[in-house]
Amino acid sequence: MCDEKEEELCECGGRFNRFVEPRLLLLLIEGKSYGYELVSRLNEISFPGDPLDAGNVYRNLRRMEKEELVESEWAMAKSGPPKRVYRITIEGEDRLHAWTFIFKKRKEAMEKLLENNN
Amino acid sequence: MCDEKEEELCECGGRFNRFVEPRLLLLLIEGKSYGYELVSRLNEISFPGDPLDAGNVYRNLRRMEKEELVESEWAMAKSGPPKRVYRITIEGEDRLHAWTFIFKKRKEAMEKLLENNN
DNA sequence: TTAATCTATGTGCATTTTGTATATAGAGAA
DNA sequence: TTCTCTATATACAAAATGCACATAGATTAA
Repeated sequence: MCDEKEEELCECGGRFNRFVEPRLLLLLIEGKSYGYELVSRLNEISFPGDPLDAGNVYRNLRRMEKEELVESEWAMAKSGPPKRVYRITIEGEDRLHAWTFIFKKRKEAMEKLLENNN
Repeated sequence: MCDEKEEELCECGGRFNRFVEPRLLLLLIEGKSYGYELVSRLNEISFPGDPLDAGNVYRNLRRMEKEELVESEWAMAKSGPPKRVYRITIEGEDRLHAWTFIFKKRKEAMEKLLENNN
């Protein structure tokens, strides 16, 4: 008994981790990567108790490729199964800029209001 | 002819307006309000070509009340139909703080990376 | 050499969330 | 009486997500 694992849940009610797109773009602007690695990197910068689903990431990457935000090609590794390696496109960088702008505006609006209400 | 209305579309691919919750909390921390008014205020601070759906707002408000982020009561107006007036709860304020923290972290991470990649 | 594990990508299915349209209804204006 | 504005809400389809599972190459352990 007692597999008491202090579940630290994300305080935003699990309504943040769906933001897969900007977080993937954020990682991919650093350089090429592939699904499996992106999942673990995303979960590193995620919140405990609210991990990202791998399938969700894979599906988002395929969607983003359809929308031409990223491009992919297969890379045969020396060890292990082949990886589908993604890189961000110009359109993807533009999208990330749009996200940044939006996040910034929203954050400022929040801070401004919270200043007067705390 | 020529009802040429320059459709300025949201550049984040319409993937931002789903953030109904923090935006509603943001408005409600200013004071009580009701669905119909919140819709128009949200659309004022929204992006052209990417308006918020009224039904979505109403449904989010009902969900948020279930989660005890807001409370509501009917207000019979002198004119027009009755309004369901919402106010934010302590839990709602906590949730908004969580959102602010998260937005801030994400924005900073984005800015940091974009600094080095522009 | 077989089983188990790790890496890696992906799908199936049920649930949740969203978009679009529509229903309902009071009140005021034409 | 009809039209519009205010106001809330649902029906139904489409999209996104969560969870489980399938597939498969490569490595490690028994």
